[in-house]
Amino acid sequence: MGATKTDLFTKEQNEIAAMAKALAHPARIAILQYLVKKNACVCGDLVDELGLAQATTSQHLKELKTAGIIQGSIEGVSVCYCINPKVWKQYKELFNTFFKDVDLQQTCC
Amino acid sequence: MGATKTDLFTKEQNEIAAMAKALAHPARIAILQYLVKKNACVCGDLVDELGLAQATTSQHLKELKTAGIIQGSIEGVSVCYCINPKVWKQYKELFNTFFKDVDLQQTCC
DNA sequence: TTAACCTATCGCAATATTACGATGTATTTT
DNA sequence: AAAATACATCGTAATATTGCGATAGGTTAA
Repeated sequence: MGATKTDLFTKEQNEIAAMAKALAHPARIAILQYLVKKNACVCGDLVDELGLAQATTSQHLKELKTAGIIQGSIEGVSVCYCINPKVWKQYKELFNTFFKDVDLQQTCC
Repeated sequence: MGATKTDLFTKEQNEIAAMAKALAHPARIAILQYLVKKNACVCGDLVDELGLAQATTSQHLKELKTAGIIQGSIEGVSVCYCINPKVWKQYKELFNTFFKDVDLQQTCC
């Protein structure tokens, strides 16, 4: 046991959960917020920005890259990261759809 | 090691990450979608709906309840769950703010 | 070429999550 | 009161995540 039983759920449910998982760590939220704030490629200063060890930072960056929400490209001696606008939009839309309005007047039992 | 270093991040970053964590499992997405679809209190049929063991289902429900996004109330011999509209709205707004538009024209390095 | 620099990956330890059977608890039915 | 019902909690095993030191890999500067 211990592994998520993905086969029990729909593709969409697994997809939303996977997106949420990519966001489920404050370091990754911090990275994304930083990239959005800069609205440009950020080369190198992410390790200083976060306060985590270089190896740990790299691992979080890898997860975000695997999720597709950021992209990195080698620029000389360092690597530059930026938001992948297309995937960002997908996240935005999927969460928007998920959080569509529920009847706020509903009375619970 | 192994524990998230929450002290390195802002309250908001930890909050968003915690919300995302609550959504980071397909079973919990399935539960929420089901409650939204019914738009009412759901008593009992969640275990059958999910296909997971009763103990596992109960555990996921507890996580959602701890996160505040659902509420449960005892109704006779069973427990009824429904979306907490207020918290749902908070989630919606927080994610909306987080996913505010980025300049889709940005050119990456 | 060598040294310096930056990032990725490996290996490991600590902690967290997922899953389920067994059992506990509370309410209703008989 | 006893049995039935429904959910929660406990205990445990399997797996995943988090974090970091050490090291490997690739690029630039000397």
